[in-house]
Amino acid sequence: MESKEILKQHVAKVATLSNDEFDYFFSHFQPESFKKGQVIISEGAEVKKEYFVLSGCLKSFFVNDDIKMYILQFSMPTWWASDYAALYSQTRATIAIDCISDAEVLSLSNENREKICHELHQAEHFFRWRTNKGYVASQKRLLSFMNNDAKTRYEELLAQYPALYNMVPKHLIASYLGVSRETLSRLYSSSK
Amino acid sequence: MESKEILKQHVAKVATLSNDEFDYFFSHFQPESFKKGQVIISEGAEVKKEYFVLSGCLKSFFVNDDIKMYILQFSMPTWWASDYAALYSQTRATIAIDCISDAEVLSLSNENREKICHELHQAEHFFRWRTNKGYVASQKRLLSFMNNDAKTRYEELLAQYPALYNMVPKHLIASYLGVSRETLSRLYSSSK
DNA sequence: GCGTCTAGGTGATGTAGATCACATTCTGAT
DNA sequence: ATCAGAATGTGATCTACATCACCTAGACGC
Repeated sequence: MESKEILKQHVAKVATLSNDEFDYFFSHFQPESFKKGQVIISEGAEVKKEYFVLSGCLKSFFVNDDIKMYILQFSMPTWWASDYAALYSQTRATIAIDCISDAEVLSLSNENREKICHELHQAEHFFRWRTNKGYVASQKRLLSFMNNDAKTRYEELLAQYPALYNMVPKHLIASYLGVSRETLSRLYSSSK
Repeated sequence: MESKEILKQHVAKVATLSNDEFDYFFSHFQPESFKKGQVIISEGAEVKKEYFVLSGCLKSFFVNDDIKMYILQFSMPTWWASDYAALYSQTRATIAIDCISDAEVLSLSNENREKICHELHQAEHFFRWRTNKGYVASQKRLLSFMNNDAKTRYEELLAQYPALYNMVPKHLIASYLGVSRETLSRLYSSSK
């Protein structure tokens, strides 16, 4: 399916746009391709865009002073990714994004998002919905972190994204779960 | 300051509404008062509204099968609270909300929110902004959970909300930090 | 006044998971 | 084909924090 059609179906789930309106909406996006390992947003950089994933897989992550990495999100097709804190408040990136595999995305600049949100009520509606979904997911993950041990979180993740297990190196899964790669290794040798 | 004025100033920070428009916006809210300890949303209940805090302090929390409580958010004046997962998808509450102190709030039903978002583009804009802010805060908290130990999180919390220390019982602060009350007690006997 | 209840402090002990150390693939570049 | 560097597994130790047990000080009713 063509990239325009993918985005169209994604948006149509919550917003009502005529074909002309969608064409206009779509004209604010820009297709971009990245190679496996390529960095899209690096820590400390200016953040100007957000990204809608068409194919491949991105990761959003934070690296602390001890060079330990924590993954906030794996972004699969039809997911969005950016450092939203930096993007909205025009500060430097604290969260980095790069490509786990080759990836096709549609990028949308901060100005263009605000422009189409201003011009099209339904665009604003769509982005409210999308952000709300992210908010709810983030809260759920926070709760899981507080409530569950590593093994439970691991099983939760596999139940939700069975594809990740084969697609993503194990040490990245560990970084997402917030455990060391050694602990993760012991977890699934014990559970299967 | 009158409740209407509090909300007006809060909304005006991001949305441009004429006086008439704001009056209309405001007419969808309902003032409510609660006593200390009173439950606003209980687990398993239907969630029909969200709440804008005018005075006092609410807590949003989750209780697991072992009766352990985890606090997601303390809601101070001009903050919003609800179980947004349940509110948006019309499912039963998994997150409960009650009052740490006597509280005055403005409640907004799910239907009324969607109604004014539909009728007033600027209302939609406001709620997009507010949800984005919550999303960013939630991500930040998630990162802090993954990256920092209990003591660091405790100091972070005090730095951000010095008022909480005297306003809120210590065991609730422990539930927010995700540590046992015993550990919290040892933390601040060691740090001050 | 007295009893009961909740908040809070503190010691002793148990445990999930981190860290360190080293071995074993696997992958990619030359 | 060869070599270097990633990715992974596994044992030994260490540590932050939970849990349990008990104690004290206020708060609130009767």
